[in-house]
Amino acid sequence: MKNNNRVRVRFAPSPTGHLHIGGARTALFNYLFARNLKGTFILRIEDTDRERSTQEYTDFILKGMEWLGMEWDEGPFHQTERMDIYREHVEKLLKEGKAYRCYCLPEELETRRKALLAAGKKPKYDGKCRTMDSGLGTEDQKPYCIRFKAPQEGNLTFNDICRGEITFNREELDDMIIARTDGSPTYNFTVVVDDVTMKITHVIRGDDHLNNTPRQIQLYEALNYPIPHFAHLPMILGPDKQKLSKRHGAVSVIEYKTYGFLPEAMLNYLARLGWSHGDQEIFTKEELVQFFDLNVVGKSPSVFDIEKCKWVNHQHMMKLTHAELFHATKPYLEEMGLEIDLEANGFAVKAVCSERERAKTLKELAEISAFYFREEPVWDEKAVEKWLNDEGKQRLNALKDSFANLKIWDEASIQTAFKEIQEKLGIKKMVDLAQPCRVALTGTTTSPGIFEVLAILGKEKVLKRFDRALAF
RNA sequence: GCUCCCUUCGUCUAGUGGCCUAGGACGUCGCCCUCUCACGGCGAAAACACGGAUUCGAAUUCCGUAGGGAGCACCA
Repeated sequence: MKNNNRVRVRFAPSPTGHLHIGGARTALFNYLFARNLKGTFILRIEDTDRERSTQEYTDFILKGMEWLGMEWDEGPFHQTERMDIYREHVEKLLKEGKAYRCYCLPEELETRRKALLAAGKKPKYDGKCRTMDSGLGTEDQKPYCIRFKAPQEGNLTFNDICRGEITFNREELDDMIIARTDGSPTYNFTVVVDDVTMKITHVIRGDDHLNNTPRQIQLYEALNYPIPHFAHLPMILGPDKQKLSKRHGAVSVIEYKTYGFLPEAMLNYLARLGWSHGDQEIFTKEELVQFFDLNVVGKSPSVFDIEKCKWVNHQHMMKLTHAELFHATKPYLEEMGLEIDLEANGFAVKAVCSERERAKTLKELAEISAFYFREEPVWDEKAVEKWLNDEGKQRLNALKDSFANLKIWDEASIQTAFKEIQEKLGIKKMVDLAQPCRVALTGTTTSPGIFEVLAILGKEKVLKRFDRALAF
């Protein structure tokens, strides 16, 4: 009974594509809203379009949801398994004279639509069969679909949580088809029936559905069901302010996993698109749940900015413990063909984490810390040319001799030995000794602090790499 | 074409009639730190789409204009 006034929301994707950025954000706002108010979050797969819906896409969507950690409380329900419920409701409307059979052929409809459009009018159904249908009892052999008899009088106003009051003239709404010739129900009808039977209290969805809302409200009215609250979320656009699509790069949310984004970071970034909480930029999932408020959601569309998304990701990476960060990065190292020996974990954790300020994604982190794990570094030609010349090698040799005799191998001792050599060779700027060493160890001119790299790598590997570099 | 919606720095946003010489963040640029690259610190450039009206006072209210988006399917 306590649950009676608890909110119930749903995310209802159609499995005709991957879970994309926009869909994920819609799901997230539903999820946050439900968790914030201790309500119920339902997952519903809208697969009435059998032509385009596939099991594969359903699986992708489920995987995306799981990766982002948006666990649902009920479902996933499939509309294809609920056909009887829709049929019952169509019958009910038919019986009550609120729907009728339409014998117009698709081709006729199309030509009439075009004529209307050409005349500068809104291409709505002209209502030809509205009064023709004899109702029940006509055993007509001609194929027909079923249309909803949309009331044409007066205005229809609803209060959108994000947009405020929105008014439509009922005249604008035509008699939409609720069941196709083959008897299958159409979208606007199934959503209403589903939302009603699943006792959805708040319909939170993309604002591409804003125009569908009045027609759906008319259905609620005809069915004599309570009307839920609506919240229409602004869209997410590409950098060119056009709808996000493949040419903007990754659209499917799961792709961001392969790029090395943390799910919490994605959640964080997505939540900040159209929503804010003061000046705070970085949120844990718990904070998002705690602070989320639908009333704060903006009205205008937002552009997906991959640079900021990366920055948010970096912030979340920095919040992880060293062990957590290592385990998150390990799969990306393995993807590069690098076997990380568990025995060497102490070394590996330090190695990976030594680069954490330098990487915005786990993948980047794997790439720049890979040199620790390779037998031989990948040589950067320019770096080798510049720093492993005769002079550089001479310095390297001196370092090598000194390091070979070092008893204690830690950052402090290494640094002392290093400074001694620098002084002995009369090298004024440390960079002139550090860079040959760095290139010899990493193959490149950029890395964590040289003493840190030296210490992490260990004496044996260091000397081996020096030899290799000296052989150039 | 018709209907509905939207409009603050390049981008995400704060702002609900005086606290706004419009705040924060990403990005950009400069300086500092410095063994490289980062991180970090400091600083800079950068916006109320336009025009009216209401008001002592408007980013904030109202009306137009312009621009953008969505819908108008036997797709969802």
